[in-house]
Amino acid sequence: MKINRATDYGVRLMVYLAACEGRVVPRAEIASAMEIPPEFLAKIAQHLAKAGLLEIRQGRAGGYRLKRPSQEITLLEVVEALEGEIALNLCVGHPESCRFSPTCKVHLVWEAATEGLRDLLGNIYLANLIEKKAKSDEEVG
Amino acid sequence: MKINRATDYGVRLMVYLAACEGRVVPRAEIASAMEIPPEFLAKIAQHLAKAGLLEIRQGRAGGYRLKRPSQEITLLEVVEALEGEIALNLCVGHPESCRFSPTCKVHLVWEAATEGLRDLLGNIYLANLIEKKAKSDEEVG
DNA sequence: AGTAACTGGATCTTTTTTATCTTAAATTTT
DNA sequence: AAAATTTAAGATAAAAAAGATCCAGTTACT
Ligand code: SF4
Ligand code: SF4
Repeated sequence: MKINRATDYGVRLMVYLAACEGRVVPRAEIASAMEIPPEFLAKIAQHLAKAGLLEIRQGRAGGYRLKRPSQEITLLEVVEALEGEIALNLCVGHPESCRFSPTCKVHLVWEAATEGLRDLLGNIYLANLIEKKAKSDEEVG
Repeated sequence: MKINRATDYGVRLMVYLAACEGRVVPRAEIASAMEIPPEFLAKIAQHLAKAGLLEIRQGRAGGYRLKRPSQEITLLEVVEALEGEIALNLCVGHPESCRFSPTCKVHLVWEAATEGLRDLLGNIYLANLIEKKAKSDEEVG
């Protein structure tokens, strides 16, 4: 009933990149700042890259960067890239996995709950999740 | 991000009992009707009994029975009896587990999502989940 | 007493999660 | 071109959780 550690790490990564505004950020920096085991972070980034959410630059000044603007990437996309499509029970999205599903009222509840959750996450964008720095920086200037 | 098999089994058990209207139902009957491994069902029932959701009758005509009316037991209670309090991420309910939680906006999202889910499940009662039989299909013909 | 039914703890297997290691490839700098 | 730096990709491994089963013991009906 919980997301994986990898998923949380992935979200941290994406939010961090969103805050970096298109800069190519080396893995070691992210790993250290977000407290993610570096090798594990590599795996997670690879998944997210395959899902088209971030871009990997290899070589000497390599690192990671968002592939799309942070205003256009939802939390749902990030989570589902790492967990697969969200489903709160086996039978959600796979009614054939349980022979009771055609008449099971609980099935409908799990489907509704899943949809509710996906809706919520689908309406939150990385841009909404960046920790704004102290106002003095931008507004008072 | 999914409930356990044990939790689904537990819900099946509770809904089945709700449909049995206070009768003491032997484990074997439930196991067979709901397709649950009997020994595993025993363990699940023991948990639910400790949580005060059902009553176990030992001895010769033993079995299980709801402890409270099905109109008063929510799905949330059943699920949380088996999974512990629902939390979609580690940091939900345990902000101290992550040093970012005080400023992390994602944290707030997971808390909101968790609350939404608990709300939904908390408003569904076992009585709502019983498959109503057609008028006289108990006796075929 | 005899039998049917569940308990409670231990055990066991499988799967999933989390993490790391290793060899290779890519890119920049020299 | 060579060297230095950084990630790729697949294999591996350790740890934890899930799923299931076993068995000696207890309870209650007849
Ligand atoms: S909720 Fe109903 S349909 Fe889904 S797995 Fe459980 S019993 Fe089957
Ligand atoms: S959501 Fe934020 S607070 Fe919660 S674990 Fe992830 S980083 Fe930490």
